[in-house]
Amino acid sequence: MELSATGTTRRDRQRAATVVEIKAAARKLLVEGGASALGLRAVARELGLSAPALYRYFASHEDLISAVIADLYDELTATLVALRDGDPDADLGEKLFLVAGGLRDWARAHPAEFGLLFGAPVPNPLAEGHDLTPSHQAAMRFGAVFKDLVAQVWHQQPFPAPADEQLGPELVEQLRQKSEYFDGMPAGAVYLALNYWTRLYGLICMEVFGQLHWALEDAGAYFQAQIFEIGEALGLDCPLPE
Amino acid sequence: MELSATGTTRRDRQRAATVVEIKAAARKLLVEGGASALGLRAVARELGLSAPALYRYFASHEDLISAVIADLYDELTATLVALRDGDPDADLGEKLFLVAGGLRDWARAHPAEFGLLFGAPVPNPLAEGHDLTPSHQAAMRFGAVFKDLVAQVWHQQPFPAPADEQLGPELVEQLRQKSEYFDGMPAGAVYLALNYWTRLYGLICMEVFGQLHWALEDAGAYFQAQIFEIGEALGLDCPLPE
DNA sequence: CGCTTTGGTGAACACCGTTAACAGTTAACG
DNA sequence: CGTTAACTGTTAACGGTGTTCACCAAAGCG
Repeated sequence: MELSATGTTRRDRQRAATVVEIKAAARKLLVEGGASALGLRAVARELGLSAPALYRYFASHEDLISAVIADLYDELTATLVALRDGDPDADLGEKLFLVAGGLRDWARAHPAEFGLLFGAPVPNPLAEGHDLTPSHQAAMRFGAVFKDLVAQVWHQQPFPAPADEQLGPELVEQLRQKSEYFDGMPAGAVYLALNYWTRLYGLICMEVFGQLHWALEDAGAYFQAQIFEIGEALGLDCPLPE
Repeated sequence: MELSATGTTRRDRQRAATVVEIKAAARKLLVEGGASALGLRAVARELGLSAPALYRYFASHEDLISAVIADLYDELTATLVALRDGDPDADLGEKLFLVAGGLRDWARAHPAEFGLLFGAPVPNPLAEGHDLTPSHQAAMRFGAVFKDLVAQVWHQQPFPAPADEQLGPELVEQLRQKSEYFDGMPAGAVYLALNYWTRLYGLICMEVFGQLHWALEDAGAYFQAQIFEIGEALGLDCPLPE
């Protein structure tokens, strides 16, 4: 088994190229026709292949979609990281606002992709090897962008967090288990970090899924106000709108 | 064309009964096998009919699902109304907590149904006759349960709402358009009502869709803390946990 | 009674995900 | 080098889906 300088044979490289071709075609169909257009046969048709040929690269239709999801997570993560590191003069608070707004912008620009990532229920989150799934790991890398930023904000200038007595022992117990993951933040601070994420998620989901149209035709101003409100809870100074 | 005492012919009554049967079968399949089990042929098989027979009652598979969604909204609304009116001694704040918790309980007990109602993007919310859709009207009746409660809380004891200057003119303009729907509440109060709903929605969606498992294995305590926090913003006195 | 409407059927179409059997190309190995 | 195995693609087929069509029996109604 002779290996080239890159450690891969020629076939391996061609195979990898085909894999990215397949995922690109799937991505194109997803953008153009929504999640329902992501058929296995449609993907094959897109690149002039027969449907069974795709089974040489993905074990099933679900596996293909899962791979696309992982790629989308990584792409979204890269977008947010670029936003976070784009302005070297921005302080942590500004970075947090940039990233939150960037997530909303991405979701609005790619509603089908966003729905694929966050809209559908996670299949079986308590299966055995679920943590090893590529899409799950990509999701964790994505979430870490927010987690890291909030943790940095905390370690730079601890924000006033609710006391353990206000949260109740049961909740404090669960939050404390995540203290290590949150770089040693106490329960109250982890609570606020979770609060940041759940509210951000809820806002964007409602807007992208059209669940807010009855109340607001343009949710942008409401989103800004909410993000500022959440930021204040993290001790960030938020400019008043206008 | 002779009409019976009820204003319907015998055929009409039998037809209506069949419609109910169809939706009941669809509901059963939904509960047992999730949203993907809601096949048109599967429903027909469930009641010993041929697939084309269903087209005498629903114009398409999508129409059938839409009818099921409307029924689910009504069922959920009835559950919440029963909770709201169940305890005659409960004040408005307690009713609000009961209804919020009832929504979470229903979502956890019927995850497939909840996903059908709130998980998938609303198809085309800006189509012409979309507001006349039965499922949309049922969704509005559902939302009105929360809207009415918050409005009653406001009119009984106005809670401290953010001033217009804090929200910005653009947002205030949009909120004021909904003032009439919210029984004359000012922009700041409508903002808090929206805040209540978006946070409640986000919390339950994340929990039911398994998007919170990485942080909390049992989101109950976190939900309670959040609901109390939101209730405080509405001037309700919330008992500390434990 | 005759006629129309209604509710059902089976056949068929086009699509889907998936598997099996097969053929051509390419890499690996004695 | 030749042989052999692995890889990559094909077509055919199975069972499934939503949907349409032509047809038929029964119910309702003048």
